[in-house]
Amino acid sequence: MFSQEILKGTIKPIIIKLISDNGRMYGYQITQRVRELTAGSITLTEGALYPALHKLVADGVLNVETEWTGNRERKYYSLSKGGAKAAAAKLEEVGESIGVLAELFGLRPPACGGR
Amino acid sequence: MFSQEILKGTIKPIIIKLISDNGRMYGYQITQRVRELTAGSITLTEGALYPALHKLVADGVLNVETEWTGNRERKYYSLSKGGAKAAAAKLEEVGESIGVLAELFGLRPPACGGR
DNA sequence: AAATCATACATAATTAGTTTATGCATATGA
DNA sequence: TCATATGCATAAACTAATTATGTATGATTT
Repeated sequence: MFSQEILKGTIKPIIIKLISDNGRMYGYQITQRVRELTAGSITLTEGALYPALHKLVADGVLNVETEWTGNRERKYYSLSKGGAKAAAAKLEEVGESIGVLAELFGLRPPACGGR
Repeated sequence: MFSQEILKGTIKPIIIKLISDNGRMYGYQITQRVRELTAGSITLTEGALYPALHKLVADGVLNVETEWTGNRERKYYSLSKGGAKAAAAKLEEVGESIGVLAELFGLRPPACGGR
C-alpha cells in the first residue's frame, strides 16, 4: 500500500520527471502515465495536479500549448528553455533526497553497492 | 542538497523508525540523531518535531515518560504496546512508497536486482 | 561579567500543499 | 439513459510544515 502522505512535495518533481522523459505531455496523460508506471500505486488527483502545473508555468519552468484533438482540449506542457536547467537540478536534488531517506530507513542493502 | 519538501509526510515515520531502532528517545536526541545519520542532510525543526511527537502520543502509538537529569527535563518516547504493530506496518508502507518513488525516478539500477 | 551556544521543552501565526467535492463539456458503451 | 472515460478547472476544508517566538539551565567564550 502506497502512503499518499509521502507524496506531498513530490508532485512537481514527478511532473518534471515525466515531461523530461517524454518531451511534452498533457495533464490527463500525466495522471495515466503515473498510474501505469507505478502499477496503480500513485494516483495524482486533479486538485493537486492542475494547480501544480499552473505553478510550474507561472514559475517559468514549463511552457504550455493548447491543442484540439477533435472537440477535446489538450494542454501540452514541455520544459521551457530556462526551465530545463532548473529541472535537471531539481531532479538530482530529489534523487539525492530519496537516497537519503532510503538509507535512513535502511532500504539500501550495502551488498548492492549503494550509489 | 537535500530537498526539505520531500520531507513532508516523512517526519512521523522517521520518528517511529528511530524509536523502533533505539527503544526510547527524547525529542532533542531525535533531532541530533537524524542529523548524524543523514550527515546533516535532514534537520528536524522543533516546530515540526514536537507537534508530531504529541500527535503520535495522542494516537496511542507512543508512550511518554518525563525524566530529569540534573535540572533538565527530558521526555522519553517509546512505542506503546498497541503502537508497535501499527508502527511496523507504517514503516513497511513507507519503505514500499520510497521504493515506488525510487523506481519512478529511475534510481534503481535494474542490474542491481530491484527488490 | 556578559554574551553566546548547547540542551530541552513548547506553541502560535502564517504559509503551503492536498483532499474532497464540485463544475463544465464531449464521446462511448452498457 | 446512465455510467464511464477523456479533459480541463476551481474552491472550501483540512493537514502539515516553516518561521518566529518563548521559557529555562549549563557551559563556554570573549
